[in-house]
Amino acid sequence: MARKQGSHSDITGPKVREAALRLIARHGYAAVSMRQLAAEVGVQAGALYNYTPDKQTLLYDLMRDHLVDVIENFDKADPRSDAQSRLRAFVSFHIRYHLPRADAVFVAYMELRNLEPENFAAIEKLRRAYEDRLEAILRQGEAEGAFAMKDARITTRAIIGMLTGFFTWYRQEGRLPLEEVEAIYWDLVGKAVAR
Amino acid sequence: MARKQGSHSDITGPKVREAALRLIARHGYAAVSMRQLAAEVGVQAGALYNYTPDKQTLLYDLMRDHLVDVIENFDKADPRSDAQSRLRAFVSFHIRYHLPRADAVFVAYMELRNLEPENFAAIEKLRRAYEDRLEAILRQGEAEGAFAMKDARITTRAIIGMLTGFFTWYRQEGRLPLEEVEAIYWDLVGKAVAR
DNA sequence: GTCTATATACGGATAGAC
DNA sequence: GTCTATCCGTATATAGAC
Repeated sequence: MARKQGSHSDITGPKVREAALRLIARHGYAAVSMRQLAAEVGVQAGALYNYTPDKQTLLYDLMRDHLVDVIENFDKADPRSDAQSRLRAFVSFHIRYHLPRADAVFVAYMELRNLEPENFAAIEKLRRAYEDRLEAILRQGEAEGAFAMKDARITTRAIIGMLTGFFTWYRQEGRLPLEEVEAIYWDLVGKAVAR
Repeated sequence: MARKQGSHSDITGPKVREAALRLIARHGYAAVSMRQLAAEVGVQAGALYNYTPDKQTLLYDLMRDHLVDVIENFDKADPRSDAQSRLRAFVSFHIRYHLPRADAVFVAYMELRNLEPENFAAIEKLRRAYEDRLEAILRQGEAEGAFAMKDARITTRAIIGMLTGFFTWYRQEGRLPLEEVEAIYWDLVGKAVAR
């Protein structure tokens, strides 16, 4: 039976995070009120402060946890072999990991402006760490003679922009199966850096 | 001598638009107050309502005018010849036109969520019109046998994402001269769609 | 852990004087 | 066209009861 009051820490905690991601992705951090979030979760606004000291920290935690997970899971997926295989794995991982996490991707990407300076610096460091993994693959490919490009850093950004743009611009897309999206992007990326 | 009161329609109008683009690009539409905008312009909040009926219309007008200008200027720059030349011209135009207009690009790209439904539909139509120009070039290239790709629509989005990502993510970049940025992106795009 | 109630500040927008 | 003053709604965050 549904209780109207009482302790629900283990249930409410995840619900707060899920609802926050969904609402912020849809409306933007500044446009979502704590009251609105509370209503979505099914509690009163005051109860949210059992789960975060303030709204800013909630945003920061969502973004940080997402990026930490991305990096951690990429490192597990990285074959650490030749550059061609690693780049293929990067593209595959990026698409497969992000596609079911569109809200988190969107928030981590669009809400940088709303982070306070210290939080911004920390998030940028994480984002940079992920980008650096791609850049290292591209440079390995150059050294191996497998890839050729004018500027590895800009190419890194271009590839990430290309891959991520799909999820941020066209979140409603469902017409293509995952395998096809992956094949299309791998075709583009592989050719773009080919010798 | 600076007047503290009086008519400044021709001066204040552009200042409102410039300040709004700058502030919204930096902090986000929802986070910028009319009072803050007025302070940036150097007037009181009430005076802004001589230039826009409300905040939402101001955002819509900024986005619409930007996109209309983009399309109009691209159509002037389009050589309307072979697909290879047209794609080259598209990349060049896109970079050269957007680079000095980073605030407008950023706003038109990031603030879609904050448009009311009718305004959103109108802006999406304009964005789509620009994308369709690139897609037409890609399809022409396929027909001419100059390009090969798995899916022209997704490739269109990927290219625009790649190109635009540069301005949205890394607005502080100044290390590379325009010609070099253009060359790097043309290299990537040209190779990605090559046969 | 959640509730109700509230302190305190700021938001968009308008009225009327100059 | 801009100003000052203000209406009225909503914001974040906290206090204290249960």
